[in-house]
Amino acid sequence: MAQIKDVAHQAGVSVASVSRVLAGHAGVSESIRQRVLAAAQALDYRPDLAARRLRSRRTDTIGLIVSDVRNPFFTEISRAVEDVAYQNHFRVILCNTDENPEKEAFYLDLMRDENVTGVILSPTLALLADFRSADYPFPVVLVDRCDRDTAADAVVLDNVDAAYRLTTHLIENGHPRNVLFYGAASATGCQRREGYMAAMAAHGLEPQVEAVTATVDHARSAAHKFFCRPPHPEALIASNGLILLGLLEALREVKIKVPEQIALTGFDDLPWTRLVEPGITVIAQPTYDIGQAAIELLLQRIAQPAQAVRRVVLRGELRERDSSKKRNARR
Amino acid sequence: MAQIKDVAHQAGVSVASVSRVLAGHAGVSESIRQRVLAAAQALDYRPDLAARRLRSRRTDTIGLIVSDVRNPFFTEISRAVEDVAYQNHFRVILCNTDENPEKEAFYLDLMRDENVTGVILSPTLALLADFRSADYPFPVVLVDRCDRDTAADAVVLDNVDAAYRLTTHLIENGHPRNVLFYGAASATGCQRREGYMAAMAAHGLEPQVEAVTATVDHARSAAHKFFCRPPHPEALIASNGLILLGLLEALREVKIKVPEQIALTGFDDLPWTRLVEPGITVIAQPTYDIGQAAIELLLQRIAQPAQAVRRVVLRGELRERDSSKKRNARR
DNA sequence: TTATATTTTGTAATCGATTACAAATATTAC
DNA sequence: GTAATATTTGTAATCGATTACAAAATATAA
Repeated sequence: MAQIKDVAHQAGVSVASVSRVLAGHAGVSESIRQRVLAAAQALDYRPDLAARRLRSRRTDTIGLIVSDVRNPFFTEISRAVEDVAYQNHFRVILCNTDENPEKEAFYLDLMRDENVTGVILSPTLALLADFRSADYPFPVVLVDRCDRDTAADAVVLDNVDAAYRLTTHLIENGHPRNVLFYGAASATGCQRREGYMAAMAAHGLEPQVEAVTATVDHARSAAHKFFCRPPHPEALIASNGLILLGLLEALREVKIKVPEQIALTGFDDLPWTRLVEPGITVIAQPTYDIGQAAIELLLQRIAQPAQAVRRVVLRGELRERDSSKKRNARR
Repeated sequence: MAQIKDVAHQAGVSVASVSRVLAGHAGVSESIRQRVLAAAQALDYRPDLAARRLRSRRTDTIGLIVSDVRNPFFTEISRAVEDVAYQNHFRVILCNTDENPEKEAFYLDLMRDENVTGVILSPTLALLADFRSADYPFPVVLVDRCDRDTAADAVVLDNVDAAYRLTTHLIENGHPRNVLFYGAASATGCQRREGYMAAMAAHGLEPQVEAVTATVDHARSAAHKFFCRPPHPEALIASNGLILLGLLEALREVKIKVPEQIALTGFDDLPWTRLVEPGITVIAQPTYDIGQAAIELLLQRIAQPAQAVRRVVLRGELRERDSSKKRNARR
């Protein structure tokens, strides 16, 4: 494996010149430039990244910490982050916390050890509580989850607004008695709950919420239990795609028909929501855009460490399908 | 940030002793051991990974190169790889090739630059052609794709067998005139084609195959065109989950009813395949297991660089659903 | 007790780049 | 043509660990 001194020797210059040429620094003559480039090419020289990182104290690596990359929302985020990262010559280290604050802390420590250039984080509720990016030795951009007063860069959906619109849609379509199943362990779930409450209040309706763990299995069993004690509501709202799937499975188990007996809606426009019969009305999140905005914000922050804290808020899109079809007021 | 000499000073020992204690090497007295541990704790010492990697020439990093992490098959693989990797104190660098040999080559070069300890790779057809792990400066384990004579560790599904069984299932359920839509750009697709051909031949039937690019959109438009020129076959087989989804969408567009007018089957037991009406008959792949087996094989290879090349072959499971319901022979 | 083998500990070289600083060279001003 | 300045180049220090080797301490054998 050729190293810098071999290139220097081959080109008949000093190692400093080689380094300068390869780093693209100014102030090096064209003749040396050419000789170095030729030599590097000839020897198939590749700089040793460990050595470079030790001396330069930069790793050009960014950490991506999410709850589970298998959640389609985060799958898409990951892809967006990697696309933009690699375009900018950064590596990505991917970590799954499973909403476990200990794993989260472990990975944040790991990020420090790796001396990453920055981190994109979807924090647990516990960590978000008094999160300040200033507490970390690297820039952090929050993604998907963020409180109103969090002192950190963030890219999020306007959850309150989206839940408000989804709930209003149900009410206006003749489903005033509806129930929200929300993931209580994430800030996102709580904000969607907030929007739901606001919409219900605005229409003078009694809200009803069920806190669940945001997994398909838990949502299904919780909903199953829920349906064992009538009366049944007129509509359901799921605060994310996993819960939505769990609800649908539970409805099938107890043979409650959508939309005849109950309307079903939720967040995340996953492929299956438009394939099932009836199609499910959802709030579509611009997931790739969210990931892209997050990494771009992080790169900006890296370039401008002192710039003011920024928040990017994206709007969800209501996709009306048959699962929330209009219905005449009952009774 | 405390460094090793600070710990050494605090503990009143040499840096060598600190390094030895922290690396867990034998031949260090219990008294020094304790003092070092206490000092490291007190100073919250974390070794600098760049320095360690430069000197030790080990990175404890593994590369995962797949076509697209958004393909649910690879999503699950990624998660399995990361789980096992982190349990063994390895980092994971994730790369998406989009089936593009140039991106693939770029990332393999990157892996060399990063001096990774090993790589898990789902190769493009082009790369697989004469792939030999001996050509790379790091151990490589292939995943999902591998030819019969490839000289490399690999973890794959028994594709020929699975396609054979799926095809036979269709034939035995009264669907002799069936068509395979397969991803021609991957070894997996080609092997599934092979199993399909074998099953058709075994029953003296005329095979019919359509090569497509393995994306939802392309499969949909290819199928759409296909259905514009009758006669229509009795059944369809998709060589993976993306193509399967594309076929279903096309069938809906041209309003061909499943299973009344046509049977639909394929690979990959994705959530939606059992949610749609009718449920889709599929070959379920043990995806998490495949990923887990791959990383475990890689770790073995790292520990035993000279061991014989191994291949792990897993069996797919046929999940019969209503989309391939039994039908009396026509005519 | 002394000589030898063994274990423990410390000193200093090393990994392979980047970069501060000094030296050499070229340019400009007078 | 000389002095002052700007530019280019090279030498050597540096990043922070690991580890080869030497030295010191301890254990074992005679």
